[in-house]
Amino acid sequence: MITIYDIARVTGYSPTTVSKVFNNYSDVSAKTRGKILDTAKEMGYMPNSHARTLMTKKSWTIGILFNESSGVGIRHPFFGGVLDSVKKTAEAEGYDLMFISDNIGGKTASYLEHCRFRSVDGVIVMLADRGDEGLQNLLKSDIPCVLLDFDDERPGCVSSDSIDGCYLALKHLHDLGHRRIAHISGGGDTFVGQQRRLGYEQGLRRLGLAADERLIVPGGPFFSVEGGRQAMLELLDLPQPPTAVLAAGDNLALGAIRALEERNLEAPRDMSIVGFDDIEAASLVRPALTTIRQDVGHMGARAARMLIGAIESEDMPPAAVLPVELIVRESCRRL
Amino acid sequence: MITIYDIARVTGYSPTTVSKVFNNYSDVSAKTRGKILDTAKEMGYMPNSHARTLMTKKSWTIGILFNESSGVGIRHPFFGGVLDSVKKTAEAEGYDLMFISDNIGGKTASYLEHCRFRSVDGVIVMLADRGDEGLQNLLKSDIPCVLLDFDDERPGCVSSDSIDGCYLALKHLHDLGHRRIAHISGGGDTFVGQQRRLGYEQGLRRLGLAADERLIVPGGPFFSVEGGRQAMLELLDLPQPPTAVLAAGDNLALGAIRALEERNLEAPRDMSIVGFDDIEAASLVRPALTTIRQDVGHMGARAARMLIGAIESEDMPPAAVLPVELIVRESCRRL
DNA sequence: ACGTTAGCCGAAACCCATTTCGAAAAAAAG
DNA sequence: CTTTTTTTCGAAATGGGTTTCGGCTAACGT
Repeated sequence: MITIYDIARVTGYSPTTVSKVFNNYSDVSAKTRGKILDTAKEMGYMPNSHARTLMTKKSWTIGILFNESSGVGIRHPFFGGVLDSVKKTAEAEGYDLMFISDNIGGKTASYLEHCRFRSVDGVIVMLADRGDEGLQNLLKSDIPCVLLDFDDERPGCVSSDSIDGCYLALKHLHDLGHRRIAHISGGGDTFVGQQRRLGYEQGLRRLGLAADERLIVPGGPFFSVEGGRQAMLELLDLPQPPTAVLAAGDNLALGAIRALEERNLEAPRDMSIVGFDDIEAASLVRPALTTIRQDVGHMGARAARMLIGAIESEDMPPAAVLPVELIVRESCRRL
Repeated sequence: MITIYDIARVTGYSPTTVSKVFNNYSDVSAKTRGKILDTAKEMGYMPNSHARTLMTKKSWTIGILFNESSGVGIRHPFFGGVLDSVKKTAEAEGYDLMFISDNIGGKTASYLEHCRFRSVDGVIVMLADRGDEGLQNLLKSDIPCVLLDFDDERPGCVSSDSIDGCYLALKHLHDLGHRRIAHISGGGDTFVGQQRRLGYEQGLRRLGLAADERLIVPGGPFFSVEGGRQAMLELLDLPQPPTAVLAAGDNLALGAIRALEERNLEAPRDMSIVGFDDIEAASLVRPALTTIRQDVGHMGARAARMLIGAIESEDMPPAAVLPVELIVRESCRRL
């Protein structure tokens, strides 16, 4: 490996001067600069990030944290999209991404310890288990953290506008003549689960529709197809079933459609369904799912920019709630 | 930040001794060990990975490389699954994951330079563009690299058994009475695209079926739904269309089904379809897709273990070709 | 001709750990 | 009670950079 000492030796200057060249110090003459730069390129010099970090306390590394306890993890298509845009945005600003886990060298460690060990400049929490003590300790630390779908007021949180999304969905159904609209809710302990349920309730009120407790059925903690199936079955067994369903996630909606098929019913003929997320499968399925699209690309980019802002200004920007969009496809019909 | 010097000061021992404790040197008495360990825990000591790496030349970091030029990237569900298992396996062995990009500090750099800059111990190339010169230079370097779906003979390559997968699919169709089976092929410059086409051709021969050049239609470079749709349309326009299609990817298969719908045809009634990959949507779609499942979890774990083996033994294990599995669902019928 | 000033450059300290090797102390051998 | 061996410890060098601060030279002003 070529070091600044090698370049110093070859050019006849001191390591100090070589270092200064790469750090754009002004007290180096143009001639010296040129000679050092030339030989550096010639010798294939590449700085050593570890040595640099050791000195500057800045690693140019952003930690990516998945609180895996929920068991969902990176697999969910939502995260692939977010991660992709986080990566692109961060890289453009000179930061690299590293996964933060709960162990170091194969031995259990806290997230905070891991962050300190690797001296990451900040962390993006993509999937947060609100009850996790390790996560809470990290948030209490001085390490800047941006969280996805964790809160809509706490500084450093980025979320999609679930409230508005639910309203858009309900409005759409209402416009189609539906008045009895059920909700298959997501995991009650997740922020989006809570938020979408809240959005459903507020949306009903705003549209002047009566609320009916029995029309809210939990679809299990994991936003899974199977959970949606079960919930739809319950709804169909109601004395007075709904004519439409707003599911808290596309997988739940897909499960609901599955349940309909089992009962020899069909969407949208017998039941209108709206999902949430717009995962890839939503447009592939028949009937194609009408759903609320989260802009994952925007979300990742925003999270990355927020974090970098916090890292470089020592001040965490306020929470961002991103707009969502109604994607009308085939799973709803006019009554 | 607490350093070994702080602990040395407090305990009265030298930094050397403190370091030795954490590195399990035998020349430290049990008493000393205990005292140092205690105060370390008390003070919340956490080693600094950068200082350590600087000295030992080992970063305990594995680079993850997506050759994004193809435009697919992390978004594809396949990678989410692989990445997940790579992460779990690597972490269990004490390695962390960092993404390798083609820039450093916001300025363009080669993959190799990035790897040296961060001194990663090895790299897993998840999506390789065979023509990329930067990638080739990385492979020529002394940094251990494991590649997914890149080759099936080169040491350090992990791939699913496309040949066998195609045979399984063809055999299934053959068993159902199909004799005229088409192939919608994937990007010709990708390894899996080539391999699956080869598997199709060999499979036909093995089953004693006649090959017909016109039955092989390229589905475009990106394994996309739209590409599959176009290809199916072409097949339908053939004077003598096939009765079944083996698509080189599930998305292609899904696109093919879409094309059938447009012509008021239906799978499996009018055309049997087999996909490849078993992405999430495959089981969600109607008709649910009969497909060849790649074990992404196994693939990631294998890749990680192979790389770590190479890192720690200086010797790259031979290529691994992983078995695949036929998943029979609803998209094929008996003729 | 002399004091100022600005422009360039480098010595040395520092960041935090690892590792070698020698020395001191303690234990074992004689 | 020496001598030898074993334990236990630490000084110092090392890794590759950054940053402060002081020194030297050349140009400038008068």
